[in-house]
Amino acid sequence: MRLYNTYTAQVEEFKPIEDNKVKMYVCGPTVYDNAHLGHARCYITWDVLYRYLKFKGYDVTYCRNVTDVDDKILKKAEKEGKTPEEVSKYWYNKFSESMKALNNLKPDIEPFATKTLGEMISMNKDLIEKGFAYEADGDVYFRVKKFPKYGSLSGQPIDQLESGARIEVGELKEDPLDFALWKKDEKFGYNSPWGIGRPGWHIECSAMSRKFLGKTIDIHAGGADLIFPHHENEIAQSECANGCKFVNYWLHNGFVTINKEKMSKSLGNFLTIDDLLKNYDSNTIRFFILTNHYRMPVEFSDDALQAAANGVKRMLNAKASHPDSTNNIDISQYEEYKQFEEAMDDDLNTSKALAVLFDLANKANKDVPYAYTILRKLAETLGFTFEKSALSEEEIKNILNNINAELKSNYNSIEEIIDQRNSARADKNWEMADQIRIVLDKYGIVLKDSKEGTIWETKA
RNA sequence: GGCGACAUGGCCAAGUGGUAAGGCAGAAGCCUGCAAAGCUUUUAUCCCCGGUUCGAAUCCGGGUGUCGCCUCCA
Repeated sequence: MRLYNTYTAQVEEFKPIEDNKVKMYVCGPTVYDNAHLGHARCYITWDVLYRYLKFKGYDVTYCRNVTDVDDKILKKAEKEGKTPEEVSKYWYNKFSESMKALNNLKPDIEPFATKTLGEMISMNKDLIEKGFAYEADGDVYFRVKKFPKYGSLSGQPIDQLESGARIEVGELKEDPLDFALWKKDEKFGYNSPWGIGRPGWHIECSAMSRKFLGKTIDIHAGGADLIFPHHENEIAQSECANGCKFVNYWLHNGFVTINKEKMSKSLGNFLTIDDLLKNYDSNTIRFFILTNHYRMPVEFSDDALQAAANGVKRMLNAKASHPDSTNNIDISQYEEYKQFEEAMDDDLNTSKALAVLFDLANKANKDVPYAYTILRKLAETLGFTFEKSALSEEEIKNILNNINAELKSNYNSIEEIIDQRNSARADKNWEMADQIRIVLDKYGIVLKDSKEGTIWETKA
């Protein structure tokens, strides 16, 4: 398969270090607030990569960190009169719920920064010993000028970076380009050879990646806004500390925009995943994300989400074939399966892959026997779920109460209503049959008549 | 100012040299008591200008427009 590598700025054939094994690291969230649609895009994108690599037969180790030591967390803790641990734990749980609701698989490893401090400290010590870093009054900084390749990932000439860099008040850098590996913090800090302090953000990922995946890994992914300075700094730290290549493939996803602007916390123009899930299901959000190539911007709008909802409905409504007829087929031999694989192998061309799924849905509806089996397998590879959330007894009871109130009736089940309506239809009492259907529809129950009988389903 | 991305039908979006996938929306037909779902049919010459080529949405040059990174950010 081929993937676009930000480092070389081209699409490359993917070859893992070890045959059949893939070590992938994704920069995870800083847990201090609700995740928004931008985060959803990022983690859905890499979830699809993870699923697809497994689909291809790779033994994948997927590591996604949790940044639980950060200024924003401390700020929030102080404001709310809580400990930083309480804040980060609360938001980590919220984040996990959102990921689950989006049907993202859990990474194999989810390390916490605060639980990996030892690795960070030892990495900083290495860097100081080798002359790539220096201590200054309880802070530790990285000497950017000692790493000639600095700027390679982002394609920035070093002199340009220099002109933009500046030293903040209270910082003791030798050079404006230098960045912090460790920051003195006597209030919330941890013990270290340099006194009480906190790790810099960049060293966290370098350390966690090394500890859990090794010095050189196959894939490192994240949002495109992390290219500079975060990933640039990670490369500098890791390669200087380890003396070897850090990452073979750098992958970055594009942003979600709203009114043509990047959706972000600082601009305040974001929609939280929680809020979105009130109106759209996870399949819809995933479809919306996957209709675009992962490196392109995606413009959010309710119209776009509604279109996605309609599209996904069509795909998942495909007529299921009789299981017996397809139990033992080798689906990988079918043309559509190969087309899907070809599309996904081409730098995750998900919109092309979706076109294959629509083709299969159409065939399934025309009773092509293998189509549904393949459709389902491939759609699930992209993380779509065919299981409809069944209504709880409580919900059905509520719906029945509403319907009975409106019809002045006394039905005990939806099936009973359908029977009643079908008797009316048999008597050609269309008025009554239609009234029942309209009232059911009003409370979210859609009826479908066919020669085989009448079935009901929920609207969403 | 530096670096980079994008510009395809009403909307979204594939396609990177050989006469434009797919989805949504719209229209017509079939099916249906009527619907819903489904099936069939149906709507483009690809921002502008110039060049290369037998041939370009696709390559090159020049415009115009939009966006991103260069500061925390998925």
